[in-house]
Amino acid sequence: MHRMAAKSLKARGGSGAGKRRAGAAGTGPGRRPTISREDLISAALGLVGPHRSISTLSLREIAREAGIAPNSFYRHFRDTDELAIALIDLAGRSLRKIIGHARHRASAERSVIRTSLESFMEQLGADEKFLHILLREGNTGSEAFKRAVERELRFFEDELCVDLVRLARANNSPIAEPALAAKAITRLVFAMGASALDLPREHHAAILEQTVVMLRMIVTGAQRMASENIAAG
Amino acid sequence: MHRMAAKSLKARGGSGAGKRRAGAAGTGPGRRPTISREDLISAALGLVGPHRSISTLSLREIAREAGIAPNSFYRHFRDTDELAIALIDLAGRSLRKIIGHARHRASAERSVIRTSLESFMEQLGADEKFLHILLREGNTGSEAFKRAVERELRFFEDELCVDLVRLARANNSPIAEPALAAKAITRLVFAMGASALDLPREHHAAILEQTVVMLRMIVTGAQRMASENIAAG
DNA sequence: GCCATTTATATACATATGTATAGACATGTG
DNA sequence: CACATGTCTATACATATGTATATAAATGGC
Repeated sequence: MHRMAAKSLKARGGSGAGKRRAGAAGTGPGRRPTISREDLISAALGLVGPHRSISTLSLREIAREAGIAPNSFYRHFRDTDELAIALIDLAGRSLRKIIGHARHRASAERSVIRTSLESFMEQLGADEKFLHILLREGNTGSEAFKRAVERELRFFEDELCVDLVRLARANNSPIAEPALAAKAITRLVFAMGASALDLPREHHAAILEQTVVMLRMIVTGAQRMASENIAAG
Repeated sequence: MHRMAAKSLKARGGSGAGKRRAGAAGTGPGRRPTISREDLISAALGLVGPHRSISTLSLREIAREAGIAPNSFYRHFRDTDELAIALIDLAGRSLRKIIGHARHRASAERSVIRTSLESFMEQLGADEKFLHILLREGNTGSEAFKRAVERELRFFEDELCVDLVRLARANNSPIAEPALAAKAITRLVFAMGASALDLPREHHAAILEQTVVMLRMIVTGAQRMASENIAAG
């Protein structure tokens, strides 16, 4: 992906790419595909790690890892950036599902937040590649890639904002600026998660507790600010 | 820097590198260096940007940018990772100086934090490359590189913690867990700064205000939690 | 000027990259 | 079976990379 960012800024129109996509599998004459987009994404996932950012993967090494000739790559993705963006989408979807389950399991006052955070940390410790990439690769890469990451963060902020508003109402304890509080929480959790990635597993529980305290500060502060606003208004 | 991370993990001992360093300039026979470490760092700075992470720069393109033959690079740095680490050190030092000045200029209650944040945002808007790199490149790269970035973050946390404790005492308004509050603030400011990088300059004032509100939540919450602890204790 | 030293360059090597073109292979349909 | 189609591979090309070796160039001391 060298110079890939500069390339991806030259818009070429997506029409040709759509037509050449390997999408007619199973519905007519022609060889069946032996490899899918998902196989290529898995190959890329097998290559990224703490010291290999997705933006440093070359098309040829992904193809090699997937067991295909380099030129076959183009039948599935326009370039490696497109694969990276597809991967971020998948990662966000996966994490959203996990956090969604955690939200359903929560029942007590602050437990939505705590159980979400616990699920998050579990995934972190489970060596869940999707989550690792989301946490690590948010700030570099092509414009489109960064937008994809930002979009995932926004999903979490929006969901958390809804939760905060609902909790405030349920407890008759309003909070100031729920959208900002949600944004602060989300960004902080992602930052703490990214730091935790480089620490041994034994430290994860401590990071979780630290993060819980931080989140409590934000929520408590937002509640206090709301009651000050009411008193002042 | 392809595979540079894997290379940097194979410790080779720094002794040889120290001996071969271009350090005897001006004190004996021998050609004078025509280029310095700082020139190479400046060349690298000229190449990084929103879509070119430092970890993607090759030795040859840095040398080209600096106007030297590739092999001369080795007289100044062992490899590109060593340059990257030196750059992070420089960036941290530069930012620490700027924030230090802001701290000296502050006089009122919360103004240490606000003026520091304003200085931070000014630097952001001034296209200060050092700051951009610190914000963007914290989570990928070699172990040594990530440690260098983490070290810079720690410096800011420690300074802010001192400020928070001092403010709490001056106002007779204790705060709970000042170290955690400082960590939350630092991580959040860096995350918000990184997001701001990809937005037009007109949005920076809005991001600053959002960040101020978030920081107020944390401080207010920490104060509330401290008074609750006192009440419970 | 000669010499030792230090720095920089040129050249070479092996290997890696993305992409284009031509051909091979696998599949379903008539 | 022949054919059209869709997918994959092999080969080629131009260019890029990091690093090794030999040589050139610049400098100060004698």
